[in-house]
Amino acid sequence: MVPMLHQARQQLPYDPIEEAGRQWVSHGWGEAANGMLAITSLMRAHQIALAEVETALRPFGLTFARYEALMVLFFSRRGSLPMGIIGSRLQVHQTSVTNAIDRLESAGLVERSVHPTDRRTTIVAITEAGARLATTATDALNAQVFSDPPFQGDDLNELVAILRRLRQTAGDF
Amino acid sequence: MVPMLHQARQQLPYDPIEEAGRQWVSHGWGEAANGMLAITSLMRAHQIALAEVETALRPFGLTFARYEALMVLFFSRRGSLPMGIIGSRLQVHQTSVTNAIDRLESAGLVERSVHPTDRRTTIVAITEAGARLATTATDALNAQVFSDPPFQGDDLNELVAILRRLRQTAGDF
DNA sequence: ATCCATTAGTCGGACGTCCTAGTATATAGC
DNA sequence: GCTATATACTAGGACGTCCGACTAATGGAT
Repeated sequence: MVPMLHQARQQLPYDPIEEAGRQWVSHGWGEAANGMLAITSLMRAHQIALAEVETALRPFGLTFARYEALMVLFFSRRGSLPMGIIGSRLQVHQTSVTNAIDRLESAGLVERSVHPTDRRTTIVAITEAGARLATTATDALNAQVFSDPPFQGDDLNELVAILRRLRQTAGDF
Repeated sequence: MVPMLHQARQQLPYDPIEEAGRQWVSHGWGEAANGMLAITSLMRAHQIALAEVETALRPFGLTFARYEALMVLFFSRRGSLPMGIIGSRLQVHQTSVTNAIDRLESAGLVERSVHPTDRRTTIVAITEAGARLATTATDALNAQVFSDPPFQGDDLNELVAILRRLRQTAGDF
């Protein structure tokens, strides 16, 4: 799940990822060093970002996974979607959707029902409490995390652009 | 743990993250939209990258977490380090180190011993089998993933630079 | 010399993710 | 109409991460 980073906040005397790059080069793996650095950096950046988001959501009893599922429903026209659609929007495994919706339903934020014509399909609808929490949690998240992300200059837009190309290459859209 | 993305490989007719950005703007959260996009992109990019790495490591019975722990030991002068140092190098929680080392030890890739002068401390040493697997797995990882990362032009170096500044802002080093 | 705060590591639990397998329903082929 | 395949979802398990609590050992303060 996720991180407060109480232990990782510790400052190191050097950048451990840069150090890994030096090791790669000195072991004759120089050709792959930059790729390794990119992926390792991505892993760490993800850990940092997730920790901040989860910290902001914790007071609302939400995790980022559940928050995202809630927002997909919040943004939907009818306020309801089949399980499968939620999974494809979030780009996670079906079973992860089952898990997230289970917990949101226990909290009274969404409700399951059976599709009227296709009985295989489960329709998930956001409740009024769910919609209220969606806006409240988003306000907090925007204020505490999204409004002033830790990027200077054009890094923010550049990062989004680079990762967009990555996602496109991976076949996301 | 991690992903083969069998389900998420599915191509969507539009970029779901860009769509989220539009929703943010249309709900009056425009000021926070770019920050949301950056973090959401980071999450998805992490998922994609991790899936590729884990796929390459699976034949060796390794996960990325265990691989990283193994490499920290592989790169150490003596081939051994205290548990705590491993955690600070990898920037993960102590209990994650205990978990990873447990599994590496079960596989005969590392060995625990007690520190000679400080009996609280556990020293972890890489075995010969561990060192062999470290090089083999790295060769595979370099060949299958790190050597041709999915970036065009200068995206690779730019990404590393941007994330380095992010990590620095977060206090990593 | 003794007591107490700090440090190192482990244990158990919560959570998210994936995978495999299984059930129920829908649809296509014959 | 009946059977075979495909689809939608759930169940159970593995794994990594975090947190809180616990044990053991160290070292400083008195």
